Amino acid sequence: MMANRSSKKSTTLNDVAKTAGVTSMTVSRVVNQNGYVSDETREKVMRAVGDLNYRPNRLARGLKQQRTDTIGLVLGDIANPYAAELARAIREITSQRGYNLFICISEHSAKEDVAAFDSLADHQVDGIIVATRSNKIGNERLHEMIKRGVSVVCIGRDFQDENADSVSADALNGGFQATQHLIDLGHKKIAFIGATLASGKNLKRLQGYLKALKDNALPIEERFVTGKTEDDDDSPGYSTEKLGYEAMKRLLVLPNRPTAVFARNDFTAIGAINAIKEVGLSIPGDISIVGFDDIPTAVHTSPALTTVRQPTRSQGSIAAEYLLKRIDGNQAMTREEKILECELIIRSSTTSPK
Amino acid sequence: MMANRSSKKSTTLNDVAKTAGVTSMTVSRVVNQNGYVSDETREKVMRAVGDLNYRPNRLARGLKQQRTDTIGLVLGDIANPYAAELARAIREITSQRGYNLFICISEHSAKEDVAAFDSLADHQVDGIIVATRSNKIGNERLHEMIKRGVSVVCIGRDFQDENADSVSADALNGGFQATQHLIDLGHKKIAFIGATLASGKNLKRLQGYLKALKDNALPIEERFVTGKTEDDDDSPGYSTEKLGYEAMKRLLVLPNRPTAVFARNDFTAIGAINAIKEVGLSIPGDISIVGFDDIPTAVHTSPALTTVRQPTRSQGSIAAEYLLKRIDGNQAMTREEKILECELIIRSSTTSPK
DNA sequence: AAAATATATGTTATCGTTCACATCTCATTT
DNA sequence: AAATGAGATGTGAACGATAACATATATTTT
Repeated sequence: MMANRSSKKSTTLNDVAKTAGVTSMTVSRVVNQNGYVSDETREKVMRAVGDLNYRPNRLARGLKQQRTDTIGLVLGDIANPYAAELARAIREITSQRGYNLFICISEHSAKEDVAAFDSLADHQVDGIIVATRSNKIGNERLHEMIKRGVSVVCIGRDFQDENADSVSADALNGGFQATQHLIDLGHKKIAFIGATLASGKNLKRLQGYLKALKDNALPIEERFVTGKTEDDDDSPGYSTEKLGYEAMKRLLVLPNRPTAVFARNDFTAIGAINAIKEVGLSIPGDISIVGFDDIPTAVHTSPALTTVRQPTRSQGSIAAEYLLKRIDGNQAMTREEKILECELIIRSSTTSPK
Repeated sequence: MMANRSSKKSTTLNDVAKTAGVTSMTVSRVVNQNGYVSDETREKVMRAVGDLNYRPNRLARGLKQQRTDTIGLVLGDIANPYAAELARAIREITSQRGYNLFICISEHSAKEDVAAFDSLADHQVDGIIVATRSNKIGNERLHEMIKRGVSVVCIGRDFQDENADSVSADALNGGFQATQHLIDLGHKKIAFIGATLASGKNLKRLQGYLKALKDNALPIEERFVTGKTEDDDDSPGYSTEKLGYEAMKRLLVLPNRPTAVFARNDFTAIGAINAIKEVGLSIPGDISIVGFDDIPTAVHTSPALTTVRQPTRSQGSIAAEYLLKRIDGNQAMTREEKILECELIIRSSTTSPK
């Protein structure tokens, strides 16, 4: 009977060595281009490598060398253009430096977050970049892994560890700017969509919103802060549009309803826009809307969405640089923490209240 | 001096064994839950595992077992919602069956395609799902890998191998439907954006367009088929919007210009829309537009985009099923080839010509 | 010409696990 | 009571590659 999995076992260094009439060590030298090998032998070996179609087994190499030249990236929602841009920026740097990049997705559930970490760490990646939202068990596992010696850099994640770097956008200030913009336009009744006062303790965007209200001596009304309760089981990407839609519906029936809305992200904002249009109100005439992220769609909504842009590309490349430095570093490193500024992009979804 | 890479070496089976006062083999039995172990010993071992924070090294395990319970996914442009949806569908199935999913990105360049294949194969993944556009050297490498025993399934890629399965959407018919729709509306001068007659030999969407013209006895005008020449170095995602914009600009200055346009994908279509609006023409009044893919943004363009939807989710899950069957299969398999139907989504960007 | 060095290759042990096999104990069968 | 076999653990080799060391020849230095 045949073997079940892969019928042909792959050719090994030894197979090549035998065909070339040398030792596996010599073949290894040829393949890795280090150590002394005579031109004649090299050629023989190369020919054998070609004939047998040899490819080195990275598991074996990794096991022996205690490094895999591979780094892992944990993304939440891959459908989010922000995540895509991040991945692209990171990959540019890592691949240029000879590292493979493996991406794991955890659709914003804490359990999958941990699963992704474990999967990557167990595969002995040289380092991990984490770009998922913070959660308790995930953070615990990260601390553990770091203690075991795994290099970790976080992007936009609320996570503190002496031995891990962090890169993020100043979402607090971003949220502040968005809200301040609405206040400057003359709005006094400004709602927040995407979290509740209780659930949003760690949501910087919400905190920025609250700070702006406070700084301008506007009252914080609990009924104006709406969204789902559970932070951990955030639904991914385009489905948050539904969330925004539903939240807006709730706001619309409120007595003395808000004249402006700041949504935690553009998907949510788009959902809100749809809800507003559905009841026949106009944007920004009746209600102004600000989003967050500046996804590509934001230009194409009608009206075009005023939103907050975070420097995605830089976050990715800086995180990658930090990680590589950490991996190559031969002395103890101190925690790096970089916070990048957000930028308010004013389009057509905001104006002064009537 | 300290070691450079990771200072602390991870705890191994042997470390655990020593602490628990047993052999590594016994620990292995406990960890993998197979073979006989007394309750007493199991508990001792478990405690040691917990105390030492032991995690199995998958490199070593993979090396010994000749399988890694990991499958690889090669994606072109990750920023494309289609790719994201595909990844999600695949992951759902693979993770549920106990496989890790590692994603590699190759931004549609043939060289990176090969690099991704190699990277995954060298890491001894149990199988690979390829969802990048077809290209010569990539296909050659795939054939090689399959010969070496790697399980491969392709999605929407023009690739023939007796020992690899294939899943795709019927883009030919999709392109046909899109064009037929325009013809049914009464259009006679219909352009195609996204490829040239010369470069699009393998582009099914274009072929469907041509077929529709032919079937309806409409002339094929070379000047109406425009796009970039080189297929291999396709620019990723949102930047194809620029391509659509530029192509449309070219079409607009043509004498006796087209009254309708079929764009190879929605990004291209959006670019075209912008170009048309810019010169003050109206859609669909002056020019009708059909896209392809039905990305989420398609609902939010103004006017909402008529487009062709491909069954992304099914493609992903079917591909995953095929691959797992291939991996687990213990006899020779015959090539599976599934072609799924596309669906025309009629929105507001198409109407009869004036 | 002897010593030192560079070049070219081979040998052995090891990375962390697990497979195949060997042992040993103790309860059950006949 | 001897034979049988399930339960519990250990031993040694192997997966494929490479680091460290050893050996051997060729070339240069003094």
